Amino acid sequence: MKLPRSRRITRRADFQRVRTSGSTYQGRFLVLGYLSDDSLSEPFRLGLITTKRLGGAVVRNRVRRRLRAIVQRTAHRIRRPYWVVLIARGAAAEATSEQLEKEWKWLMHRTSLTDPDCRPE
RNA sequence: AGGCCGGUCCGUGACGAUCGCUGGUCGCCAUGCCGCUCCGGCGGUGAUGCGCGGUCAGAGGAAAGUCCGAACUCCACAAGGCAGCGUGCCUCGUGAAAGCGAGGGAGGCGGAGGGCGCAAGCCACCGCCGACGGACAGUGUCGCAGAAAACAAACCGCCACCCGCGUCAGCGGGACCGGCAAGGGUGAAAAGGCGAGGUAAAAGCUCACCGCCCCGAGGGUAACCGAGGGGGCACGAAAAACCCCGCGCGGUGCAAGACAGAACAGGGCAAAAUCCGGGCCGCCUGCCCGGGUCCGCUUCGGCGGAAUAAGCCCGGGUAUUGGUCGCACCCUGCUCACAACAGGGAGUCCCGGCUUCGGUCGGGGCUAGAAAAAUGAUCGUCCAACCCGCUUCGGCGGGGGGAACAGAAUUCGGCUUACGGGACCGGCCUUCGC
Repeated sequence: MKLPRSRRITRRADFQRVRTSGSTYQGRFLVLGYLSDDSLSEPFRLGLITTKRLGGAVVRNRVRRRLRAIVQRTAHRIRRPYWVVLIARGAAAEATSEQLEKEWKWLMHRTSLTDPDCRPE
């Protein structure tokens, strides 16, 4: 699934709305914030947050690129229009792509972003 | 051969597959606009795009720190000064400037223990170091140790003094008043050194030599050197504490700056009492201009003025922390077209040649442009570091897994700092062979 800029969250106000009105779920490497919105024309919109706590620009770029690629591969499972914000925690800087993908699938399952019968492997 | 140090250069290895991101460009599609129309559409335009497809480009030597210098931007601007900041031996080269390079001067540290000398010290040699104007313009500072650390200073001492003993030399005790900076000890540093005279003991108190200070023939483009003469010596360190002196500097930084669109709601205090038209701004809730109105003057064309407020307070709205530009080389050929590719030009950097030092010629490299911030993710193969085994010491086989510092943010030139590995050059050390 493609992830052009238009499918990402870029406006400050959108981030704030997900934070104040949406729900969050914490994992080891990631924090998932999500907000259902049936008025969305897209299946979902994604925002990635990589704070300076992760490390320098190189580390943050790497984490962000990995997460984007993971979401690209798996996002077709999202069943309803959602605003999705992924915040990378400090441990994510050291995590492998495999670990991140596993956690992302687990988070999608726990928060019912995906269909209930689509279980993480 | 190995190790260490210094310098220069290269710098997330190469190839492929699948899936993606940002931008340019081309084609198609959709929307918009314009024209025609037999009202079905057709043609043009190429403005718009979460659209589809092709094609091309897409992180570094430091992109970093944001420390200098410039381009560019807006603001300010008679001239000078103050404050502030920067800078600091001399000459030459290079450069727009910062800076960089070469040579020289003075100074400091170390080595060897060479020459002269009784010694102090001086001379010569080799290697290294650097923010290198001024410490008699002024204010302040100098830990610990030590008696005393900058208008020097009596702890142990020395001498003199008083008492006793002794023929004398001297010895013991007292006193803590006087003289002394020679010796000891402390310290990074104890207020010139050394020898002699001198003295109660001493002291540049006096003298020679050395050092230091002043003047200085002469030499050198200059920093500076310095024959010779004079002075009994005054002047500790640090200017990277402040400071003083010379020289330089207007401020602002791409969130600069320019433009467009969109949106809303006013109220209060105070004050005053009219509308219309047009334009402008980025912040708006306004402003400006013109007309009409009123007043005065008039040479009857006009001219001048006044008011419709200014101001303050409380709110509200808009601009996506961001739209477009700034801002991301140009032209020609090939091609349906865009590219790749080829040729030419521009800018810039590097290398080399020539030079009348102004330049010029040849070759090579580079020309990314995001905005919650693209330049990637996954997999495979091969090849390095490293590990294991074998070895005829040349290598061979197996394992192994991309590793340091680090991510463009207007651009360019420097500086500084960080860094795994490789290549080359130079120096030193060790071992082996000849």
